[in-house]
Amino acid sequence: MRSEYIEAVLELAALIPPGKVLAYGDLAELLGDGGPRQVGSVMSHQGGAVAWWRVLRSSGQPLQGHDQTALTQYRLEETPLRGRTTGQDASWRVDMPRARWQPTEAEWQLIDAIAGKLEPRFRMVSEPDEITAP
DNA sequence: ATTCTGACTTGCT
DNA sequence: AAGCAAGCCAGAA
Repeated sequence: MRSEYIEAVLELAALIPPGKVLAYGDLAELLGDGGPRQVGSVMSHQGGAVAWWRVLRSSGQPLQGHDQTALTQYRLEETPLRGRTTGQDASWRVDMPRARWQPTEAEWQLIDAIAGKLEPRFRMVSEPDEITAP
């Protein structure tokens, strides 16, 4: 994984305001590079550097194994949730429609700046597509 | 080159 | 609500 990509993902994740979240796929889309799995990969290895609970599955389901920690954060940040967050039969998820971060005009510029650093990625202009053998 | 494995998504039962 | 198959993109073996 390119280090620039990792940095871009982390920088973008850092822009998500408290109480708001983005899906892995959202980040990939904003960056205009990579897919949900790439973002997920970065988060799994470098997620500790940012508010990882603000990046989750598009379904709003909390990260398996970290749901308690995440819930604590969501409560602190007053992130919109759905379902039961208490009791033994607790079953909840983030209310994506309401919690999804919708960048303002100004924030878009910051996002573009980050995404822009990714654009100048060079590609091999490989010519030898085929070597028609005799 | 080929196969396996993920902090993923979407669509269909 | 839950499970499943495909499609997806990269890295590792």
